[in-house]
Amino acid sequence: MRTPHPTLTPQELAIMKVVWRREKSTVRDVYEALRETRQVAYTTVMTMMKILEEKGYLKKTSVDRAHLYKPARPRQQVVGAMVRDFLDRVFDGASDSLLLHLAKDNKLTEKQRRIVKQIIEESD
Amino acid sequence: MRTPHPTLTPQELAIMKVVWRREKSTVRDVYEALRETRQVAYTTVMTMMKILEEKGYLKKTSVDRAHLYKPARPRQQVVGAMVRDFLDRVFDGASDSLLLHLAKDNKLTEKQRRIVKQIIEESD
DNA sequence: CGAGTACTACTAAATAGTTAGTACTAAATA
DNA sequence: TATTTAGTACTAACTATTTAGTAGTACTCG
Repeated sequence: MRTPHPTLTPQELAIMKVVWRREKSTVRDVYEALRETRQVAYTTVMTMMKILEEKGYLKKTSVDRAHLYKPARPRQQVVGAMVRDFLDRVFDGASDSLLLHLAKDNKLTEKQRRIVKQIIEESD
Repeated sequence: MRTPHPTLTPQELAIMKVVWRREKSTVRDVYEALRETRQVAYTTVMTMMKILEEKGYLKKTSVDRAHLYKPARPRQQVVGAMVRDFLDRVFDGASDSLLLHLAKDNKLTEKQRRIVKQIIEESD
């Protein structure tokens, strides 16, 4: 049988990124933030946030009529788990290999790239 | 609507890893390699490899009665695209942030961790 | 040659992930 | 107070991903 995603799925992550940035968020807050990037229905965001609550990524409190959501886990921790998952799945846990790719990636500065290469050479 | 995975899905990756390692593979080769890790049906592997061929990740040639598959793209290129996708999706393209997580990850040696931290400090 | 074997093509279907509609409730407002 | 507004809960459904069965074909071996 198919195994569920061990960390955050793409759309779940998109929502969590908004919530982490804002600290506290209503569905409307997140809805409007997402709308700036892409077209999405209010109820879609609501459904996703409910799922995130069930999965333990969001905590819900009721304020006035609306639910107020807050992150249940810190960004660092969750993203850290995503990095580990990616590392294991793609590189069998070998950080060196990932570093090598980052070194080739032109999103690093020339200086960063040079030093990362150095790390890899030293680990042989 | 849900967007298809821009790179390789988890199970597609598992198969490609076998094919890249072996250079040339029949369905049976991959089937037996996967079997060492997990239970899977022969026809499942066949279906997945057909999909990978349609997506342009595998090239098929017929040898004797069986199909012989070879990678259509080098590992480095495909994995590189996966790294970029992950970087964009999780870190909005900020390599520094990913490096910071690798630095905290205890899969790096102490020495590697120290130097990665240095990179990050220098990029400020 | 006939039975078994190994393979493919086609088909089916379950699960995960994503998207959104509809009905209902409570508050604000005219 | 009647209507509009803003929110939720429940439900529906689609697409992607994964898994595998069945039927058919060609080859091999006794």
